[in-house]
Amino acid sequence: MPKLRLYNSLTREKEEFSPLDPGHVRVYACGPTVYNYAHIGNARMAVVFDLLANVLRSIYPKVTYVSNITDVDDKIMVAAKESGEAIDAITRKFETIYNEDMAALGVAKPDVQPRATEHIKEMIALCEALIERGHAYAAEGHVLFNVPSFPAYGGLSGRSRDEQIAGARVDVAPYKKDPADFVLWKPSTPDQPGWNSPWGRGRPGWHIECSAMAEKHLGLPFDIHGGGADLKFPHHENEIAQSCCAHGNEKNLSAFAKMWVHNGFVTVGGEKMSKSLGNFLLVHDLIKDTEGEALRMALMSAHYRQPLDFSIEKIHEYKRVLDKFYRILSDLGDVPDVEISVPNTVIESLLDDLNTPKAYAALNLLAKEAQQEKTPLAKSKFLLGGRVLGLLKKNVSDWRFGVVFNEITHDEVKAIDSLLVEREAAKKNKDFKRADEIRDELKAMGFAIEDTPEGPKARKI
RNA sequence: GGCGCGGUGGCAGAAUGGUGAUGUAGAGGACUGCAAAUCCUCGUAUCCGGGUUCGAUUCCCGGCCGUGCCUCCA
Repeated sequence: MPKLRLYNSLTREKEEFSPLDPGHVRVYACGPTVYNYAHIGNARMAVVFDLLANVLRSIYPKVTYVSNITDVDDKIMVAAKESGEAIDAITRKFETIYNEDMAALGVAKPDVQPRATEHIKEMIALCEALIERGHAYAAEGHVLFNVPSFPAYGGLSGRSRDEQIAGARVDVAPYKKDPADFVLWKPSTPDQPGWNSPWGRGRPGWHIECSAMAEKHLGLPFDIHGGGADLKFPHHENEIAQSCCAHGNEKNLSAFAKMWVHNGFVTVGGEKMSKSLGNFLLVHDLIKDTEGEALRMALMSAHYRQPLDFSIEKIHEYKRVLDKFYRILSDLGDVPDVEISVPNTVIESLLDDLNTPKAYAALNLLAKEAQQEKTPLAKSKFLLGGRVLGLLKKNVSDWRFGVVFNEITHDEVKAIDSLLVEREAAKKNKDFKRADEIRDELKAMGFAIEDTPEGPKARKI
């Protein structure tokens, strides 16, 4: 049985993954807050954990992958106020768009995609358990986690409580017993979304939702918890504090999740994407102009823990690669598939801490073999190697070749068609001068002609 | 200031204590009326200085540079 090796943020080491229950691997990854379109940083997280789930499924009989939707959050309230839309209209809308956009990237929907608002009861129960055990207290309608009650706090991010306080740049609320204490539950004004609780009408703090949803859908402890690197502190640190302390596991940070996996950031021009820099790129926009698979391939082109510097050119580069791959598959249209498992060179690369660049190298070799050998085995190895990466999932006939393909107007299609017909006639009469003129004319219009076995084709350049 | 990550060919990006993948871009050639695609060939790539070693891009120490977290954030 092949083994997966994964870098565990909690131990800061690459470890051999061994499931708590080999018959059922359980994974949780923090999903998006749905108040806007997903940017490519959100997409990187979704792609990385989709890939992890794929890899786990290729070696274990059952995998449950849970990734939540955060549909209660102050940012959503702000968005609702600005747009005048109802909160649940916004969250449902962007949840749907998120799932559509991720589907375009070949991301399968998680096995469970719980909504925070549907787990309020569980969150309240967690708060009560924490209060009972002396790890939390109620104050002025809030429930706060008392950080000094948990000496192991900070083990994930490698940050002592003192360091955290020293670096704090926010004013400490007067009702906090300790400056490091964080909110589990907070009161809502009548115009804010809220639920009845033992502490009055209120809403959850950010961190408690993932503790509640992970526990409910996976049970504790579970195998792998993941998310973006920026969630390590405070979000994941606080999840650990809540979930360990609620069940009397104050000494064992692994009592919540055994392994922690964090993906690196997407940068643009070498800097982290941020709204203030205006360098946010939305998946929704990018997939208008290219195949989502090209974006997926670009997002996997660096190791998941490294920063990924993104650019439009990078999408184009991987679009060209995928064009080549699909062209090979097109040439092998008549070659039947055979039933095999994922080729070793690819899966072994992925089992080594999801080394996607290494897997790409392996896939390129398989592509070359498929192209040259044209055998069912070579074709299937290539195809399956791509599939485990979430690539080569489309029918060749549906693949849109070319780097950019904005919508072409009806008039353009007619003009191009007549020029192509004229050029075919000119070629037949050996009037290559006229044929070349037509090539230049189309080039001036922004199209390149490719003569293929099926006849000439125009491609937007 | 505290903690962390990284610096490999034009670009992207693996790996490794001893021939430095792969992709993309570029150059030359084959093929094609021309293109495209495909095939062949090519490129003085491991930030700097010390140390350990028979041997360091890899391990250690010190620099320099870049970047991230410490506040909402994938």
